Amino acid sequence: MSLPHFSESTEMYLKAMFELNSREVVAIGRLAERLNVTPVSANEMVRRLSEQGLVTHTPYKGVALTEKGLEVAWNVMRRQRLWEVFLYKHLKIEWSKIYELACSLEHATAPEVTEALAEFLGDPKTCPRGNPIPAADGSFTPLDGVPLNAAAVGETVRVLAVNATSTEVLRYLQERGLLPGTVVTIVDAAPLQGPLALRVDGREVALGLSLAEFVIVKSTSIQ
Amino acid sequence: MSLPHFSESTEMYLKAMFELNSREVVAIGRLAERLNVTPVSANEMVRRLSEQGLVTHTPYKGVALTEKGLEVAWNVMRRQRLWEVFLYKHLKIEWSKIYELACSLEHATAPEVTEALAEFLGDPKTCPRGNPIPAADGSFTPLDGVPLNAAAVGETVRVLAVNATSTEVLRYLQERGLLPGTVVTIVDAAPLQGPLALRVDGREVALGLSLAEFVIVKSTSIQ
DNA sequence: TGGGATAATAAGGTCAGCCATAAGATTATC
DNA sequence: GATAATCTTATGGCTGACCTTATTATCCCA
Repeated sequence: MSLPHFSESTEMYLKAMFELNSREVVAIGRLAERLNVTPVSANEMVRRLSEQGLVTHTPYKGVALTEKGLEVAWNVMRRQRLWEVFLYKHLKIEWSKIYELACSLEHATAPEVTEALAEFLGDPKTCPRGNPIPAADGSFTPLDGVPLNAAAVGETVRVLAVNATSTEVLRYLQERGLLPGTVVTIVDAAPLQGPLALRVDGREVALGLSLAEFVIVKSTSIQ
Repeated sequence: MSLPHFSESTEMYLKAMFELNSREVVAIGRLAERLNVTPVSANEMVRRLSEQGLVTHTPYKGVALTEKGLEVAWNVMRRQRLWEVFLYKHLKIEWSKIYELACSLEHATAPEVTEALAEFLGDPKTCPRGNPIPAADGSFTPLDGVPLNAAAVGETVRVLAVNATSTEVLRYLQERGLLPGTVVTIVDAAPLQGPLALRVDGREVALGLSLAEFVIVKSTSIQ
């Protein structure tokens, strides 16, 4: 362990890259979008990150995490998701807000606190949004699921995780019952990139494709 | 409530001012020392703070918190000390380290989290270093004690709180048993600002005056 | 093969929070 | 009342992380 200290900004870039495309190349434009900065700023920052050996940048192709960068990203995510568990389970904070609140805490958390927190929480394996929590030894098992918009019409699936980060989006999905564990049937998909028609807990729900992307699901064996 | 958001630096200055001299004028030199910045930098920052109405600065006299500044300082201390309780009681982190670790967390804590944390902890009234935790309504009862170096030779006192902030100093005091609740007898005071000779838990302890300043004590009624 | 979208680079600017150095102003002390 | 210590102000500089505007390079697709 004993990674050097990285700035909040550095941690956010690395985490965003991981969340966007764990091990593959990410277009700088996507990264900039995610982080709410201009592409020019993201470009500058990527240069700084690659000088530190945290990412590799192939011009006109995109940027990817190095081993070192991946380790930092995992570490940040571990902190973030452990805090999410604490905020949700122990502080009873509203589900849609925990990502944002945990995000602030993650950058202020020393390794010592991270590990003590993990122990206090009983070494949880997933966060309340359903995402796996990287282990202390760096091991990390990605989810075995697909975005809801990639599932077939007629299929009945179970929500594994919700990958959204903005409180607004999380609240919207929560209001429609799209929480980890929920069983969802894809009733119909409107043409021309129109919304999906879903049955969630016996309720009819329409969901835009870009929102459906955030919902990671797995086919249920039965039906 | 609903204070606007202040920078980490702003919060640190206000907290330092409170810790140095709650409601009275603080020399900018002392402030600079405490915050490990040059007096020139502290001067600049004080100008910024007074422009925001958080402090009043009387040139060549010192700087004092306004009502608004005091409110922010209380708020920061509330967050800090609540985290101290959590780190110590629930995460079992070493006593001497909690101040420093809680200090990072305090600036990343939303009001919502602060209040949920307070409830989770059962609304504690003091932090593990013995200092009172400001209440959510802004009320704050200062300690009724004096620094150990101000107590009389021969007196037997009880440690109310330890006001030190550096991990190093806290560890030093901890090793000598000077924790909140401990009963201490002042055996002797060496001349020429020499160390105090103390009896702590039946043990002879020598303590320099500048360290003794951090230890807030109250006379025990008996003896 | 030519465009349109996307990406990179360059130049210059902002802002917070620090730094150093140096020159005055004030206060406290002998 | 002189002097030392402290404080204030001025000037200029730095860094990280952002911004805008503008130009150039590359990719991909029709």
